Amino acid sequence: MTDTPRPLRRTEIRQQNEALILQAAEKVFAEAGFGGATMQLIADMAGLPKANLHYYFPTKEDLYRRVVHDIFEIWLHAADSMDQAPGPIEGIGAYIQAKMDISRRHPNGSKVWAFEVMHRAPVIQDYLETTLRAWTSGRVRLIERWIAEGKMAPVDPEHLLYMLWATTQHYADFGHQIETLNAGPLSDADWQKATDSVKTMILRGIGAL
Amino acid sequence: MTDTPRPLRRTEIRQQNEALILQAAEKVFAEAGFGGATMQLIADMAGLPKANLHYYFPTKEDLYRRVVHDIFEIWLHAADSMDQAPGPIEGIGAYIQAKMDISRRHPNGSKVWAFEVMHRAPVIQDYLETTLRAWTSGRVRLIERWIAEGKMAPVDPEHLLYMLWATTQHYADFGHQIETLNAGPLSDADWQKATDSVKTMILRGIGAL
DNA sequence: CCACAGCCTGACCAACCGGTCAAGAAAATT
DNA sequence: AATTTTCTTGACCGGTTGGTCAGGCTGTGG
Repeated sequence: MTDTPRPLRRTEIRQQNEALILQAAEKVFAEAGFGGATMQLIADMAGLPKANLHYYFPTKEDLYRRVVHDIFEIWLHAADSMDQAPGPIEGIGAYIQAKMDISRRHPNGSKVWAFEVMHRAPVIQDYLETTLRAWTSGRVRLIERWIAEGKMAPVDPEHLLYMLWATTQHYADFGHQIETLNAGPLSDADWQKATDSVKTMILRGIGAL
Repeated sequence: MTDTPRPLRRTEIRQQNEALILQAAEKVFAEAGFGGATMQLIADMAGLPKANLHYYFPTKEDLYRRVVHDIFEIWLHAADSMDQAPGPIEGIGAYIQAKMDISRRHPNGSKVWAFEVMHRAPVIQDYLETTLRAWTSGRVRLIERWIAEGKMAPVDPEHLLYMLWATTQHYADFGHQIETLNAGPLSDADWQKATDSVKTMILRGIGAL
């Protein structure tokens, strides 16, 4: 049952342990926040001595910063499908699909992001002011073009984006509440139904259907 | 400049100090979560010695539980306007209005609730399973009736409720992100515009307009 | 085979945590 | 005025925290 005990290469060791630590850290930070998380708990979950964590990530904040950064990258790439779409039905529909998939597959990442923003973003304020702001204004122009072309109703683009973020991330951040009301984890069919519901209501809400 | 130094009555002292502590605690819990918050920080913000906090609230968890409970009460009453409405335009419109007002006036409360749910609701699980579940199934029936009466499109009632919660609470929970993108706090006009946008998109999204 | 650089970790530390307590101050009751 | 009850607080406690470090271990290049 044990893994192959063949000696690992240097680069493999580093990659494997960093991945192990990051995975455990994401979960612990998501469930306890930065202040509530402890290096000891992360170490236990990763199956490593605490001192080994500090070898790869000198401080707790370094580890946290890395976790948030990784999430932000995934999160940004979700919009790629939106850009070359001919109109809102394809573009926003694909964006909702991508964001719902992320909520399902990376719920902890979404929670860490939420924790960080609620904490007034002490370590990602620069992301918000540079990358996210640039990303947002680009999508605002795209939506304004669709409106000008008569492909959707004249809604406020920024509030539409907030609604997209809020609705899709809610299924990750408030997953526990939803599962409680649902009396159990969401099945494949449940996720399909959730995604369809969100798509239908929003696309009709912006007059694209 | 000092307040009237007239002697306070016993009941006044208790009420005033509890209110002071709860207000400070709400803010600290909202910005740091349960684990990240410290009794010392809450005490400093309330302008009281730490030992005095433990006189009114024996443990940190007692204080936290009280904060969450107070929020939940406010939050539940927001739905009163929904019940006697003749249809979704008035009912859901009023609910959105009430929830947006709460997001503006009690942003910290909303954040504490979010923290708690993300933390897998260790102290409010009973609320979720009893009060919230009962509340939800009541509104689901109301929405189903409106659909049966042809007053709105046949959307899934539960996912509509999730969308209402997600969209309105987003303006509290992610307020910092929104303010950063907005390059400053939201004005009266900004809040009005936000509320109108949410109302319009959702009401059209459910086929009520 | 050797020497070096990267990896591992038990033991340790100062700082801080939630919570306690005894002794005093202030208000209410008699 | 005396007594009792409630409120206030500095000092303190055991336990936990993030972080350090010396010294052993191991893969790698010469």
